Formats: sequence, C-alpha cells, structure tokens
Amino acid sequence: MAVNETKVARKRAWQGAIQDADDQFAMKRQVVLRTAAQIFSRRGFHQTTLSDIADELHIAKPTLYHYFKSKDEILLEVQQAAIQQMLEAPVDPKANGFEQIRGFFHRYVEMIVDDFGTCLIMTGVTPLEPGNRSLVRKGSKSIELILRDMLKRGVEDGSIAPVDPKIAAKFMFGALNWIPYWYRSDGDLDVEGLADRAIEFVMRGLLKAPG
Amino acid sequence: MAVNETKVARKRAWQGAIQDADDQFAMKRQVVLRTAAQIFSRRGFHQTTLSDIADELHIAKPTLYHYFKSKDEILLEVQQAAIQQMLEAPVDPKANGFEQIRGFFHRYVEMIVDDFGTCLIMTGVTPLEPGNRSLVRKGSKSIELILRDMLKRGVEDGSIAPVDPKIAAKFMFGALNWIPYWYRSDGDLDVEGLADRAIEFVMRGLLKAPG
Amino acid sequence: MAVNETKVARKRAWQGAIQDADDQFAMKRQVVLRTAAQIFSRRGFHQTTLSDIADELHIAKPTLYHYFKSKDEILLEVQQAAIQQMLEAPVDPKANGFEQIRGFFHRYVEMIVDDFGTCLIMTGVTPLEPGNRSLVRKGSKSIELILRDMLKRGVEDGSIAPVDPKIAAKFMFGALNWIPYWYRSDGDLDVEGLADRAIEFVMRGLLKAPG
Amino acid sequence: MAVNETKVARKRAWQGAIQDADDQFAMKRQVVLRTAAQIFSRRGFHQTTLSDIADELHIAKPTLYHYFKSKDEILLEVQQAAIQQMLEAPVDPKANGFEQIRGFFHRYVEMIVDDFGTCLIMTGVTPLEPGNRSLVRKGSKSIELILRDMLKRGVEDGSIAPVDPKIAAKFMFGALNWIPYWYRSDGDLDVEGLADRAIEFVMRGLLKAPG
DNA sequence: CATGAATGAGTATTCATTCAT
DNA sequence: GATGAATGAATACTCATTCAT
Repeated sequence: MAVNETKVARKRAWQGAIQDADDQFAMKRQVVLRTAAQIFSRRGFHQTTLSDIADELHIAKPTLYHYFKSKDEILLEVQQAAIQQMLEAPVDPKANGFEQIRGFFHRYVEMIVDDFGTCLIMTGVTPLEPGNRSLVRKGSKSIELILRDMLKRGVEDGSIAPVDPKIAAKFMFGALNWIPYWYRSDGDLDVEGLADRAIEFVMRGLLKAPG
Repeated sequence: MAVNETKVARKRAWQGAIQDADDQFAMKRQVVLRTAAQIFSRRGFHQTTLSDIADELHIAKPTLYHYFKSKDEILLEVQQAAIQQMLEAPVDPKANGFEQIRGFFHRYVEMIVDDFGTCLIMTGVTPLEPGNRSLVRKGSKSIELILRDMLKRGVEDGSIAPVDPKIAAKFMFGALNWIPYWYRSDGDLDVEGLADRAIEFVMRGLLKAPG
Repeated sequence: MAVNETKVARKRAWQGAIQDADDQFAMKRQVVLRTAAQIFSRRGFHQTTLSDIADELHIAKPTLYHYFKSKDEILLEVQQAAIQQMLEAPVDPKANGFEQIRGFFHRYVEMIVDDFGTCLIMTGVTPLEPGNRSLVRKGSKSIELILRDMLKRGVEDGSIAPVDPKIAAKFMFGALNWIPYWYRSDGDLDVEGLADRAIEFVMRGLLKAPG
Repeated sequence: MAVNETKVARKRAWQGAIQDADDQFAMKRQVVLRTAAQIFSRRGFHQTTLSDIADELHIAKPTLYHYFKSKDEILLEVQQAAIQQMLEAPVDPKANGFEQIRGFFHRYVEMIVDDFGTCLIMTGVTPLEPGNRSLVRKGSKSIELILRDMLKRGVEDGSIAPVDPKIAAKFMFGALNWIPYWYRSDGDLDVEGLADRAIEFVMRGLLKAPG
C-alpha cells in the first residue's frame, strides 16, 4: 500500500516518464532536458529560473544538480542534442543535389519543431558562456556546411539553378529557422506537410508556372 | 578655458552627437536608444546592464532615468522605432503586387540591418513585460499584414504565382529576419545588393531557368 | 574470484587499514577521524566537505553517517582525541617542576605534530557548535592547568625562575601551538629535537650565557 | 528638522563614525573593515555572513558591494592593513639587535591586539582564495624576515645569545601570535605591559637569575 | 540635469543531512 | 553496512531602480 503510494508519487514527481530501468539516470536527464527546453523556449533562458524547471517536474531545485552541473550546461545539452540529431542523420550519397536537399529539409523541419530544436533557435546561443557558445556555433556551422555541399552538388549535377551556395543557404536557413516562431503542430498543417511547403517555397518561390 | 574644456567634455560624454539645441532632450534619447540597441543585439537584453549602456555613453547609470523610465521602456522604444519605420513607409498604390513586394523588401532589408531593426529581431519580444510585448507583437503583425496584402494583390493581378499568402509571408519573413544573424554591412555585399538577392531568392528559389 | 576481488576492493576502499575483526567498526571510525583531521588542517573545516573526506576514503558520503552523526561530531572527536592524549599522559610526581615541564613539553610536541593535535590547533574551536565548543575548551583548560601547576611547583622548588604561572603558560603554549604552522616532520629536525629546542627556548630565551 | 533627523539617522547608520568630509568613501571603507575584522575574529570567516556585517553597521547587505567587490576582498584588506602597519614601522638603524627586537615586539603587540591584527591571526589565510592567500603569506614572510635580521644582528653584536634565527623567530612569533587567543585589553595588563612581559619572556624564559 | 549612494528583490549554487533500497 | 537519490536551508552576489544632493 504505502509502497504503491510511493511508486505512484515517484511517477507523478517525474511526470510519469520514468519507468523501472537501470538507465533511469539517463532517462531522468532527458526528461529534465526536454522540460527545460520547453520552458526556455516559452519564457526565454534568463526568465526561466531553476525553480520553474524543478516545479514543473515536481522535484526540488537542488535535485537538478544531480543531473547537471549548472543551468548553462542544461541549455548546452539541449542545443547539442538538436544539433546532434542533424549531424547524425544519414545522407543518401547516390541522390542528386536536389533530392539530398529535400531529405535535409524534412529532417531539419522535424528537428526544429521538436523541443530541442525550437530551443536551439528561440533561445539562441547568446545566453551560453563563451566556451559553450563556441561549441554550439561550431555544430551549427557543420550543419550549414552540409547544406552548402548539397547546394554545390545540385548546381553541378544540374538539379537546381546555379546559385551562390553560401547566400542561398543563409536564406534557406532563415526560412526554416523562423518556423518555431509561427508554426503550431496542433494546427492544420502537419510536420510532413510543413516540410513539403518549405521545399516548395525554396524551389519555386513566387515564380509563376511557365506558360 | 575651463568652460570650453567642460563643453568639450560634455560632447565627448554624449559621443559628440549632441549639439546646442532645444531638442537636445530628444536627441539624447535617440543616442541612448541607438547605443542600447547595439549592445542589446550583441550581448542580449539580460546580459546587458544599464551600467554597460551608461559606460558606453560616458554617463552615470541614474542619468538614463531622465530619459527612460525603465530598461524595459528602452527596449520597447527601440523596437517600436524599427516597426514605425516600416509602417510609415509609403506603398505605391498603382504598382502591381510583385512591384510592391520588391519595394517592401528593399525597405525591410534597410530597416533590419539598422541597429533598431537588428535589435527587434535578435532580442525578440520575450524580454519585454507582457503589456509591451503585446504592443510590439501588434506592430509586427501589422507589418506582416502589409506583406500579405501585397501577396494577395500579386496573386490576383497575376504578377506572382498563386501562393498561400499566410504561409508564403512566413517563409519570406524568415529569410529576411535571419539576415542580422549573418550579414555584415562591411563585407562585399551592400544593403542594396542584399535586398536584390533576397528578392531574387524568394522569386526564383532554386528553380532552374526554363529550357 | 569475484569474491576476492571484492575483498581487495574493500581493503583499498578503507585505505587498507581495516582487517577482519570484530572491532572493525571502531577501527573504521579511527580511519575516518585521522583522514578528516588531515583534510581539516590542510583546507580548513568549512572548506572541507564531507564528500572530500568520503572521496579520500573511497567510500560514499552517507556512509560517514554510520560512524558519526554529523560533521561537527567528527571534528569534536578529533579534538577530544588530541586532548585526551595529553590528559592521560602520566606525570612523574617525584620530579621537580622543571623536570615535569620538560616531560610535558615532549608529550605536548608529540601530540601537536600528530594529525589530531595539529587539527586541534589549526582548525580551532570556532567551527564547533556551542555545546561542543565548550567541551573542547574545558579540555584545553585542563591541559593548561596542568602546566600551570608544574610552573607553580617549579617556582616553589626553585627549579625555575619566579614567574607568573598564568602569563608564562600563555606564552609557552603560544610558542608550542604555533609549531603546526611551520614545522614539517620530514625536514632536518625530528620531533624529539623539536621538543628539545622548545625547552631550550622557554628556558633560556635569548639570554646570553653569563660571563 | 527633517534634515536633522536624516543626518542623525545617517550617523547612526554608520555607527556615528562618519563625519562630513570629502573622503567619506575612504572612511566608510575603514569602518566596514574594522567592523568586519571584529566579527570575523569572533565568529570566524565562514560563520560570518555579509548580513551580519551589514546589520552591525545598520546598512543593507548590497551596500557593502559599493565598497568592496567580495567578501574575500574584505578579509584581504583587513589582513593587508595589519601587515602594512608592521612593514611601515620604522626601525632604528643605529640600535643594536636586542634593542631593535624590543621595538619590534612593542609594535607587533600593538598591531596584534588591534582588530586587524587579531583578525589576521584568528581567521588565518585559509579562507582566502589562493591568489589573495599568497599575497598575505608574502607579507607575513616579510615581517618574519625583519625579525630574523634583527636576531642575526643581535647575535653578531653580542646583544643576545647565539641562537638559530629561523627557529628562534618561529617560537617568538608563536608566543606573540597566541596573544589574541587569551589577552583582553580591558583587564589588568595594558598593551604596553603586555609587550614588556613578552620581551621579558623571550629574553629570560624560565631561567633563574644567576646567583 | 546629473549623480553617488543606497537598497529590495531575486537567483544560481553549495552542502550537510535524510531515506528508501 | 552501504549508497544513490533527494532536499531544506543557507548565502554570496547582481542589478534595476530610487533618492538626496
């Protein structure tokens, strides 16, 4: 009885996300990260106190320090997770430039509408301490280079127009990175559809169909 | 002698921007706003202290309170100034949709590479207290509606493809709003050229020239 | 195999000091005390965390609570041990004052260069909670009274000069208690020699040999 | 009226120690230092909170940060002040070693019964952050070297016995540094007398008068 | 108008201690 | 007996803001 009550209380305390498992530690870390990411995105990093996060998780503030050594580290890991998700994604080496870009867009949209990706964009790297800021910037740069390479490939294989990969990539990331500011996943447009729209936009823009 | 020295010191104190005039007050306010906008953009709102701003201006911290009643008000006015610049800009009522959009882009790019516009984007509205946040959001919405109307007009007069104005506007603002994160006005590309590239991008995207 | 490994690990965990025995508990307590005394002396009581002590012993922090009920108690027992060592030492009732003092010095120096005595002096009683502080102070007072009695005896039996026992004792303890701040037992001077020097100093001071 | 009340309140707030003066800032700093030194000595550095100091001065806690940038800096300056007092003291170059030592003792006793000197001894350097700790240690070493030189001189000019200056200095400082632990300036013995007793002790020790 | 001085409110972080396993 | 997890309590420090001059 008392035991069950305790277990139930435990589950509530961690938002029911923690199952019996040996890797509880890693899982709890993830729950903290996701919760923090959501609150950071909504209120901003500096307007979010560690109490906010702890309260949301129904745990005490110092408990967070069992899992992370500082508030900064929490944000860092959130953003690294988003970046990692992109860097780990496989690219079809046989596809042409355009097809690769389409795949990239789908993955990027998926990443960016997720809690971690949204936080990467909406919180930005400014709140991070210099060292960590560099780390995240380096990761973002890597992602950018992936798209640039696809653009180069597309230009060469003729699957897209002969654009300047650097500038084109900037505009494309702009269009994509703005998504968290307006897109709501509970609306008419699902993530899949959103990615399609994005592709369509960067491909055709406002140009009238020929003829 | 001593008097002259004082005057010289005074000028230095306000970065030399203040002339003898009755509207010194208004001008000093502007200098504060511009300085604050720059620092906010660079370091972020919460990482910028009023001392940072005062130091940059070679004045004392409480002096800022002669011109603004709070830190929040400073950010508000910075962002309102950027928005105002767009809302006041004239639109050619005789031009077709596409031409209107082109004009809009030029004005928007000009606005957004300026200190105030950059701060509007890079700081965002999250730091503002709720009331002021709504004000700025309302202003941004107005700007958005202007572009949407132009898109509608363009679709109707056939000068652009039949896009969904809401979605298209979002992607377009995304591409534009990302500019402060990468564009440096001291590089190869001048503001005029930047606007042209932006137009080009949203018109053609990556589409190959027909034939 | 696994069993043996565990045992070996256990031994390492307690620094190899614990043998199979029924009095393991008491021995482990001693090891904790000595380790704590060393760290307290080096870093200070408040700069030493229970984790520091536990880490040094390769045990977990809460394990310490099996042996002591609080950090304060650890310090208390360290200091009591040092004091006890002095209070238990036998005094030759037949010796004259000077000879008793010489014996006292030898014992006191031995005590004070030891981990416990060093901690008694270098940490002091300030960190202790009031009740415990009184206990230690009372013990220190007892030691002081022992020396005072010897001084009185020496004055009476003519083996030393007619000094004020109270003041003389203070200066003597000062000279002795400062030892932990400068003496290193791995240098040229061994503990025995150190005690001799101390005796010599308090006996002759800087006075030139007559003639 | 109201003005007077204010002034009175001000005086009370700074314990009446602040007079009208241009160097109020420096004076207030001194008052903070002295107050802090007293409380540090009584309760220990870590058991003293900034609130304790502020409360004693009837000011608010953050006000302390107008005068010092950290708690550590307060302790540092207290200890530096004590050391400075000794380093600045003039030494009679024509006096023999013994006479120099006697002067040194008088100055040292005066220093050490003062708030700053007492804090230097009773708090010690352990609480200081490493950089500051080195600074104070260096200062203490300088003082020690002064006494050693006097001892050498005394040995050479024959005014004292042929002692090892290093060891003798250690014992002498011990006797002196222990003073704050027992001496109360409101007792029978005044500071002057205390210094005389100290001299007497280190000169003759317990040695019986010849004959 | 300008500012040195002062402060209230707030926040990240530390750590001794408890407890369920 | 041993420990990972959790937490209450405490504290240094920051900063926007006020006020007397």
